[in-house]
Amino acid sequence: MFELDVRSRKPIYEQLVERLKELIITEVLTADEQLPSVRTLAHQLTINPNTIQKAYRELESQGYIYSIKGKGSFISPATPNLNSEKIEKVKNELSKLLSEAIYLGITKDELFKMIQELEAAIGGGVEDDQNP
Amino acid sequence: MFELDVRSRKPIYEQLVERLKELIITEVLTADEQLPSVRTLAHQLTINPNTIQKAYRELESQGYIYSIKGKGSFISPATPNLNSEKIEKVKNELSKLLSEAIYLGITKDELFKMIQELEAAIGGGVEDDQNP
Amino acid sequence: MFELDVRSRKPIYEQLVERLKELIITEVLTADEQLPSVRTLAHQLTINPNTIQKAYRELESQGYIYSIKGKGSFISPATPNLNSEKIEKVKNELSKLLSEAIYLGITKDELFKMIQELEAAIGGGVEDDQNP
Amino acid sequence: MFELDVRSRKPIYEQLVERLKELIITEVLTADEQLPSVRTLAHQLTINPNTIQKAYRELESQGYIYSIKGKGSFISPATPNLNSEKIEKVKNELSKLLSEAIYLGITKDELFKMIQELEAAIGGGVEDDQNP
DNA sequence: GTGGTCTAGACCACG
DNA sequence: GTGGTCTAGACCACG
Repeated sequence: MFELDVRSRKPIYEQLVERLKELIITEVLTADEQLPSVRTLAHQLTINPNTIQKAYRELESQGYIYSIKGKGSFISPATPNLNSEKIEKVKNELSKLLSEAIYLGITKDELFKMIQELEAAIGGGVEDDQNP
Repeated sequence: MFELDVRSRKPIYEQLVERLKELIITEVLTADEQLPSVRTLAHQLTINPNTIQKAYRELESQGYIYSIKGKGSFISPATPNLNSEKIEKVKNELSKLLSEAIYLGITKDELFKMIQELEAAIGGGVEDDQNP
Repeated sequence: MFELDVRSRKPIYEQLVERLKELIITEVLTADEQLPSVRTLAHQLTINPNTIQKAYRELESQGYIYSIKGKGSFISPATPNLNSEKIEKVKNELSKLLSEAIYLGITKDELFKMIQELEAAIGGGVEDDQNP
Repeated sequence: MFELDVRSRKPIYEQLVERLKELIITEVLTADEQLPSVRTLAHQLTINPNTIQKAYRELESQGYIYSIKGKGSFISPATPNLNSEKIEKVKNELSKLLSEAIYLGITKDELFKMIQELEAAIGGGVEDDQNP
């Protein structure tokens, strides 16, 4: 479930954050579901608990999970509360990456198809249309 | 031309790489054009020459520029080698970022529009169509 | 009456303390009124009795309620003992928070208005004036 | 300059965050001024560097300082960029604390005076009036 | 020299 | 049992 590459340039905690975001976005993990405890996951991945905690804290500050002292860590309900700052940041990153993709010869059609498929897989957090 | 943000969390050499990619993608810098020398640019930006060199090396390994010993660094012609490995990597990153965008409520239509606009601005390195 | 947020970072006993203080300050709960017993409230809120007890103990030490062994817990009369130590502590906290508010751009006028409204809502535990 | 109470219930890193905020708000530390390095401050206060780093990171995420890898940590310029979420949070805390103050018998006049003095000391981040 | 990541491990607060 | 704080100390990336 969590494939970590300890040799990667990418810090372990960032890899964890990415992977967990992915599982949340694709609704493999759903609202209020409990995550493995810091210690349990640390043991499973043979990683230091502090590193797990760092990942959980980052996810919490990004609004993807919430942690309760003495109880555990849980998936946050999907937030249609438009964090406009965060949206701007993602749009900005997208702009750069899409430009590079187009430059590398990935066609508009391929990109459109990619979006269609991703949206289908995710289920679309917010509907484009009123009548489903 | 190179606006670096010394306050940014992003390392300076990464900012340089990004900025140069942008100038190449938007064809402000064109094929076989010579880049300023490491020392010249370092002096202009009042930045350590090692930092410039690191950025140039990164751009070279990504196929955006090439260096000739004793002559200097130059912009590579577009879609240097249809590096399929690189394309896979960018698609992979795009997949993650697009998923997050959709999750945050950015609509399919907004994404389509974004792509249209970027393609128009870039002029499309490679045509969508078979007959050029 | 007691809306607890189990997802909050704030411990449940602290939420209880805050909420009870609020009810006392706004005179929803009045002097010498009896509070629900630890067990009753624990059952109502489906919370561990130890948590309720901890909240009651904290309120007692802050002078907001008093307990009689074998009888129960009761609301203390207003301005229990003009505890100057407590007043100093609150002033100290206020000083920090007001400074931050001003720094963040909240205007003096907004703050004045806030105080006016709060005082009106509370009814002013103690009069501004010397002659009651 | 930094008086820490290691026996306090308040974590050391939070005490540090508070103290540094105070120094920034009162403009003892000014924009782009460099903070002591993590190691230097750790040594001065005989505290573990990780604890200092935790405090610095918290201040960074709150927008009070910025850190550059390899360079150091610096005071952020005052941000009239209304972080509305943060403002709401501070207003909310203020509301509770002001209510308690009024309940404890601190008069409206005392509170007004407090605000006046604080604003004078700080210099008022944003002016109430157009003509200074 | 600077901040950032990570480990190993202790102790505390909450419930 | 859970997350949170803290120490001691190693090694890395940036410049």
